[in-house]
Amino acid sequence: MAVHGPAMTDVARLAGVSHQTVSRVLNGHPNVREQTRLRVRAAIAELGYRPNGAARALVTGRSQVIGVVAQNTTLYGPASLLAALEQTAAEEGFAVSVGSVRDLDYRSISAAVERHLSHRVAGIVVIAPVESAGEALERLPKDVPLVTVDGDPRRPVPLVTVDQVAGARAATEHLLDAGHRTVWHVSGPSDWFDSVGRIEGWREALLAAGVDPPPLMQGDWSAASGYRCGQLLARMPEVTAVFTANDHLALGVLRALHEAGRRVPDEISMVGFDDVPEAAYFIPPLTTVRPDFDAVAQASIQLLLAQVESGTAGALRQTIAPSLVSRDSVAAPPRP
Amino acid sequence: MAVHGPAMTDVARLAGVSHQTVSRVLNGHPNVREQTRLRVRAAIAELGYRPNGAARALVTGRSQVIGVVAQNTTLYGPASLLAALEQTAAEEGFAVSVGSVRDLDYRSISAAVERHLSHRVAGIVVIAPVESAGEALERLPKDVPLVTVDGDPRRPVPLVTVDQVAGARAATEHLLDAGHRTVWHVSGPSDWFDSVGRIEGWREALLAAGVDPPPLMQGDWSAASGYRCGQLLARMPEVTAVFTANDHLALGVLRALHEAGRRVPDEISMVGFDDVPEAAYFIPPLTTVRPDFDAVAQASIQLLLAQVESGTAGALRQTIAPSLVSRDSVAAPPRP
DNA sequence: GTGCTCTATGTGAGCGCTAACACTACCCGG
DNA sequence: CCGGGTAGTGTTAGCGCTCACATAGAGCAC
Repeated sequence: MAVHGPAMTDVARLAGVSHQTVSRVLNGHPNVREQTRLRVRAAIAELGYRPNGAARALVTGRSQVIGVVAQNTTLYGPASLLAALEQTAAEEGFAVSVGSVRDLDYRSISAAVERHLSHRVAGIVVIAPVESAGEALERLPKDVPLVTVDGDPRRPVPLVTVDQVAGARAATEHLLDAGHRTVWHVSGPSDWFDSVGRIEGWREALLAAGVDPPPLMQGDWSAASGYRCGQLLARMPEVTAVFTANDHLALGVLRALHEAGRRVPDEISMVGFDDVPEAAYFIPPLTTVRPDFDAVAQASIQLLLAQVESGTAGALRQTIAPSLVSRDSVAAPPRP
Repeated sequence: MAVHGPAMTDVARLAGVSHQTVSRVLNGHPNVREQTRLRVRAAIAELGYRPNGAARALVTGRSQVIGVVAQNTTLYGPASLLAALEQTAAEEGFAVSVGSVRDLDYRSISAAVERHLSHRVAGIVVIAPVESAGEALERLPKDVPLVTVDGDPRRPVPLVTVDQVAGARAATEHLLDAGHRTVWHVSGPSDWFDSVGRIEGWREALLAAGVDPPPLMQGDWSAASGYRCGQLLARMPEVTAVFTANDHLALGVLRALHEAGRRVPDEISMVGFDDVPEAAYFIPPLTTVRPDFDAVAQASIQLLLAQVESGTAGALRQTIAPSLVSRDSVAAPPRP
């Protein structure tokens, strides 16, 4: 066990060349004769040689690994994003090391970043959806390529985000277009940028339509909190349209409305956000806003690798537009 | 950018000792004078020194990283497991590198394992819930600590699994205990061990109660497939109890029954599997079986580290019992 | 044939660390 | 007062690789 495999010199010996030539073949350098290249490849295959990433990382100062710092990777959004990041990174030849973290405060983020740095990762992606994370990021070492996802739009850090405002605006407009006088909103926690953006988009759409936004109902992303808000909404006969900040909130609201005997979409229309795979099988199937996690991941990795290669800490940002997925939870409001 | 931080010799110089003494302090060796230890720690703090994991990995032959190979990390089960693994590994001072993989065939798994090995991970956890993965695992290099999760119970590889059979048996018995004559089952894909185990537990419970199992309905974990099965079930008046292989299947069945006007639990009782966070907010709240992902993760890491330390490839296995979470989707069958 | 460029390959150093061993005090028993 | 432990520390080698440079040979112009 743990028998060390062959090293570059073993390959070199077998191929009858120097270790440097093997290195050149491995790294795709030019100026290696085709015949030599083939001999080296054959030797590599014969010995089952595997380059030692640690040695390479030691001498180059960085490994082919991207560190990701994330909080709650069990939630649908973060989990999808993480998977997409991993996929994209793999396509670029990078592995992904996850450092999940209980809280997104300075200490936790900093510790996770430290762990990544001590492994000499090539760059770090921080999924930083809350206020406290933003502060933490400004105090981090500046000398490492870093990209934030879903972070604070106001901070001068390379950032990739879903356009929450546009998504929420689309959702709200969709409900207004169906004929509703106004749209209620069940939001996520107020320290999440996602929440803030979705609230903003909802408000904007209402104001643009000349409607005064009704009071905000705040949840915490969970179906449980959606249920509690839903119980309140069910008691208010004037409510005919609800936009929830995610699909799980919608599920909770849906159940509360169901229990109260208020039918969706006949009496109340609903739109969610996230397009979780089950949303099409809610009762009724939920109209929702779908963020493109693959696009987010691709933009993030691209921004990160640009920094790695250029050696400059750019402060670019990129915004990914979400799309509305129309199902059966929206209808015209009932006649009074 | 990428300015190399201080190295061990810098710390040594500042503390007025040799680099080796610094190494000893870092690795908690005995035989370092308390006063020296403090001087070294002070120097480390002053310089902001961070040990270089790559250099350590190079000389020791392994890094403080655990590789995880997984397929569909967007599904609730795998995502939870991954998060739990990461958490547990972090507590033991290990980082987790994810290598997700499109298919669980030999080529894909082998490639992911290779990638991990070239980074000299300390060990590998493979989440291998399907048949094809099992075959792949037997052809892998034997000289690296490896643990499978949710893998093939018949293969001689260290394995940690949720006790699918017991969980399914509990679910089925719960329905029988409520007075149902028989229990129908909507399963997952037949090449998943999870599915197979859940089918087996369901069958066992029925046979033990002297009931002939009704025909199996096979889904693919998705709410969509649950919906299709649900439409069939709704048309059969003799169906009064359904056990689905996961909660999302249950969601689909629930909607099909709802559309057909068959009430749950009044006419039909249901039990799911997984206890996704939203299950409590289905209509009605779903009784389900909860696997303990934390326990699985802990057992896996423990088994893995035992191999790392002992240097032997043990073939232990560990089974984690799930628990039934009772909600409102089960009732006595209707009087005929 | 001399001097040049260009390609293909080899040589040596060193990345930052740990392991093995060497060394220096100092204490102890006889 | 000397042999022999035992704490505390230093010295050296080398893990497997890449980088910078050295070298060798081929091709070509004059």
